Amino acid sequence: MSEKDTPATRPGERITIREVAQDAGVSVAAVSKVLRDAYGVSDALRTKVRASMAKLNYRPRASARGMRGRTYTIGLIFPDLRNPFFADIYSGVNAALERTQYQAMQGINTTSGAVNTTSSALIEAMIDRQMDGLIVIGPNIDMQALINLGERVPLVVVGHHDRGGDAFDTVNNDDQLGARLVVRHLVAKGFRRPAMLSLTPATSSIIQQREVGYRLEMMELGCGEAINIVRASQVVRDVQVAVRRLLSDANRPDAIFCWTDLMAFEAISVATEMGLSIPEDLAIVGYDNTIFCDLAQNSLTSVDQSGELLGLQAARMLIERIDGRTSAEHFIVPPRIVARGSASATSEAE
Amino acid sequence: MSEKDTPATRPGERITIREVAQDAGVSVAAVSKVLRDAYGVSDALRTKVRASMAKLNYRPRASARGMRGRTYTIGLIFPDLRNPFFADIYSGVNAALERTQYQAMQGINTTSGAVNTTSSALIEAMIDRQMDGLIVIGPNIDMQALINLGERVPLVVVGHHDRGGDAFDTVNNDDQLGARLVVRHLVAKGFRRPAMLSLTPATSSIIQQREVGYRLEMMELGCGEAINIVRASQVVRDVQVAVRRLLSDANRPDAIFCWTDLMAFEAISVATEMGLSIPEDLAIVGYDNTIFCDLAQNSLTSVDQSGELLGLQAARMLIERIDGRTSAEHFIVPPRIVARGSASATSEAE
DNA sequence: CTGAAAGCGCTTACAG
DNA sequence: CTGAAAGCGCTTACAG
Repeated sequence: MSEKDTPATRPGERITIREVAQDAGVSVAAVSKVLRDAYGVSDALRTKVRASMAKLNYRPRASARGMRGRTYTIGLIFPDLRNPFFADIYSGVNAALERTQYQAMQGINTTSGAVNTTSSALIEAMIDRQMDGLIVIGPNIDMQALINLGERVPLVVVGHHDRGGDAFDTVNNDDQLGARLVVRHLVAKGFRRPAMLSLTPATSSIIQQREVGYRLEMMELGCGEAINIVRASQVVRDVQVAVRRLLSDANRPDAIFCWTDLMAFEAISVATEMGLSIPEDLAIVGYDNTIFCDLAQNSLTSVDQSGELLGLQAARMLIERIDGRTSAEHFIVPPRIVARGSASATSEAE
Repeated sequence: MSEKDTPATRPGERITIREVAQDAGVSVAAVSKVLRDAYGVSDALRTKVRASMAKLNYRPRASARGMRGRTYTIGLIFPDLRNPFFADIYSGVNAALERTQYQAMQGINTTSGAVNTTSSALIEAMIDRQMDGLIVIGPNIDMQALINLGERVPLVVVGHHDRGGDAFDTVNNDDQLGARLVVRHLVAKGFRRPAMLSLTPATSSIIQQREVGYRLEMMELGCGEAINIVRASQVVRDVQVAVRRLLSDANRPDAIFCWTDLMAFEAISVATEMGLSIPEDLAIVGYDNTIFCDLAQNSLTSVDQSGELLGLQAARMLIERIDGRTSAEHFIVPPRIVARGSASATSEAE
């Protein structure tokens, strides 16, 4: 114990900017400028400093940089960790940060998935840690909380269509179009009475948009009287109850368009337990096109919303904001349906 | 641009320790002591300071604290983000940190899942950010790299049986017992020729232990001549190839014990595509008891290794190390088999 | 283009 | 028990 009362800092083990400056024979300020790629440094000086940094294996400490400038760290906030779709977003973010000094650190917002007005403990913790910017992934986000947050820190929101003035950027897939594609696909395959299993706190417009797309396309294809939207939370039991109720109806749908793949897998499970065959008795379509869709036991037709592209774009836009952009931008990716066995009466064609 | 050249810091918006001291009528040092729960503060002073902190809504900045002391941030390093088992570990870590000032930040080690000697970019980034300690989740970790890492920063490793002297703690489930339980269960259900689908870079002893458990139990139950271990990486295609090869053998196994649930789901998929019925033609058992095991289309018998408990324990041990413990400790959780339909000839009993 | 000095918000010895 | 001062490793105006 005695010699290790302050083990969090192990002194003397780390090269500082002062030592680099000494080695290169320049001032500390000069090294700092090279570090930040700031203007006003001669090539000769830059080369000397770079050489010393490499030779001494110098790595700047983010804490110290954060005291006056940036920490070069951005916070990534997921609503949960079980949906493999988020892994796609993550890898997109990382791809965008590849050649920069920025590093993403992530956390999961466990507080019932909601960013409420008091703001979540995780978000506060990230601000305490001087994150240069935040990427928050929806849905289920309180609008006013987002605006407040965006006024405190550069912010990009993924999966949230509502705009917050200039407070934050948004990155989305076109949810209305995605829903339309699903209905179009199902009807083309002969399923004329698809129900929609939507998400329960229908606060975010990402949910509304998908529901609108479903309704409009149903009507345009002459299936208006079969419109049927039920909602559930992402909690397993809620999904099971909702699906069971849908399928117990005397007038049951011939297809279910589910909010996410995860909900669709539950739907497959419930339907299977009820003795229904997929897709003969019931077609099922998911959203996100996660890796599990490919499994033969799922063979789930799904909508690909390019999670990687969403993440890539979100990170790029966030860095622009950190660099000074104050007006909002909004990016939309077109969705694409990926057909598999769960919604095709004929084969399990890819 | 002009007025926002330094948007990463929005000055004046945040209460500092100086303002708290002023409000409470005490010194900055006194506030710092209250903040850190350090000894040598009178109750009266502590109460006053606490009141001012609450009134001003004071939150200390981690960067500043990290300059001399701790950042109260620990890094959590996952090998990938697609396995829902890691969500269990994460929630255990969070549970342990609940009432502390610590916050976990996580990252995914994308560099081929290996912590090599040059150490991964993610780990270096976390050290640059002054993480007080690291929890690294295996397998596929180079031993020497871990020892080096443990000498630089408090370290706990999850899913890695090899001990590194006093350089780091380990937290594991009893993998040998877990494998034994699987074999015992399968044989009891009438499957006498189970193969094992193990992980390919069999460097870590977590892998060896599970293989040893499989071998020993097979021999002890008189199935020694049916011992058959194949290995694959976690990459989907590798798993498919390995399973297909196993099942194409004239003398094919009547059961497959898979390294993880994810690999087991792939095995179910391949077997299904080959026209085999589960469990009639082939039993399948996974490891981790992830939520997807419950789905009717998987109904996967699996080994529960209490991810939440592993995470809880890892976080507790890490904080002990941060607080000064220098000797290694090792924690082992007993595994437990959860029977479902994929390995029971009779029913899909839970 | 280059550097000396001040300062970011805390913690840490060290006096009192 | 309490506080004044130094210092952590950077960045930021400001001179030169």
